[in-house]
Amino acid sequence: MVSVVRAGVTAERLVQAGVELADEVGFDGVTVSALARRFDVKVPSLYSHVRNSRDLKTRISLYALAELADRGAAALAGRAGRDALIALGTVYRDYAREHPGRYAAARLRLDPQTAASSAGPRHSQLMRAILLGYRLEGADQVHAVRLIGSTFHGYISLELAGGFDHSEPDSQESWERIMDALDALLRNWPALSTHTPPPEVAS
Amino acid sequence: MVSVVRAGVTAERLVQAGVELADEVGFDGVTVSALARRFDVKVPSLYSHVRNSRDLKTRISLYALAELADRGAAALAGRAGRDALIALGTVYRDYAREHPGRYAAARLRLDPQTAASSAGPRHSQLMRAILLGYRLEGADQVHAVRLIGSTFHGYISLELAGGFDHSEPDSQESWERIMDALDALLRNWPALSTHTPPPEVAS
DNA sequence: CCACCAGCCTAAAGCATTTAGGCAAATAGG
DNA sequence: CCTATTTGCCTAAATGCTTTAGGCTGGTGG
Repeated sequence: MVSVVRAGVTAERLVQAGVELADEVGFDGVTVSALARRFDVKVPSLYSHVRNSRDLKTRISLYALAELADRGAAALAGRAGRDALIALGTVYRDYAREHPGRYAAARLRLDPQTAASSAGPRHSQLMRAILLGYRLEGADQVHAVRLIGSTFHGYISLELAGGFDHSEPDSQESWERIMDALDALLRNWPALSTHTPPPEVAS
Repeated sequence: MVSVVRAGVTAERLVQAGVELADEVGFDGVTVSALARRFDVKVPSLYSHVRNSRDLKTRISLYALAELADRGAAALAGRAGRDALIALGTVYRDYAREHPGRYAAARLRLDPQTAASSAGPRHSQLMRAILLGYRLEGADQVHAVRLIGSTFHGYISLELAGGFDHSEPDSQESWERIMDALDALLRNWPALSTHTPPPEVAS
């Protein structure tokens, strides 16, 4: 007999459902109550599987971080330089557009403990691998990782917020030009600021 | 005689208090209830001054956007090229570090109507002014605005989230190098890509 | 067979939002 | 100056999410 009296909630299924819910209603809409409704179970029942709301969101975040790192690693296989840069950027961007809730989840601020054991470090690793292809190492590599991370995240964040919606040219074109620009920049990474003299005011 | 029976709440004072509260407890912590406590008034009383919670946050966002645009405009006065770029970026970054709640407020997604009449367009205007100094116009200018906006916002967002906290070199150094890099890039903005189309990223 | 435990439940408290309706102080008009 | 209206704040109450405490039950191991 199929048990009707047990709903079969587990932490894993909560996370899975939470991930899907996030993409439907936004990461902020992922609530213990909403998940209880989805499992047709009373709210307090979930507290035996998950410590609290924060814990739930953390798990969803870890899931998204890992999934995204997997996709990034897959996209980077066999690529280097410009191809690799564009591939990774496109993975992030496509993930954010396909799964906005998961992308938002991946950006949840984790406590240092959790962050260290998350897939976060794998993301940095992917970027560093790309930069080796540009012969960037040491401090320059760190700066470049931060630039790329900032630009990827910033662009995706603004695009997702609709910042580029009602203006020409369309966002796809800007994205491609920005990838070009980053590639050009990395191929010719400026040395320590020699403090170029202020540009002459041309007549 | 000082009236003891009227607390003297107005929409303006609510916004002002909300702005300060945002910097203290984060923009998400700005709640009608918290403001009522701050004014020592019952919660429903605020609903005669503000339509609802969303309305309150929108007003705070508009305040922050305008304040930030004012600072940007002031910083740009008399500057061009690299100096202007760094000045504007630093205004954003300093504002975010001084007033994290206001910065978060400024990033609230407004409906198109409100956005159009906000100080948002002034921000784009500032960036376009800088790019004229780099001889960037037309579509290239739009792409560059988006790049700069993305990089500024992305860097500040990651820095604020503590993403650069526990690693060398420190964030200030990266910021300076990234400003250098952006300046170099704008001085030598790449023409339309003649590269072979980017390889398809795994389906 | 039975005792335990895992999985779900009800009850209840805390806090935020929001609407409805009331009273009294401030103010404007005659 | 006095009244009538408006304004500012109030109580009451519904809704929704979080979280803790404690109880019932059915499947499982001894």
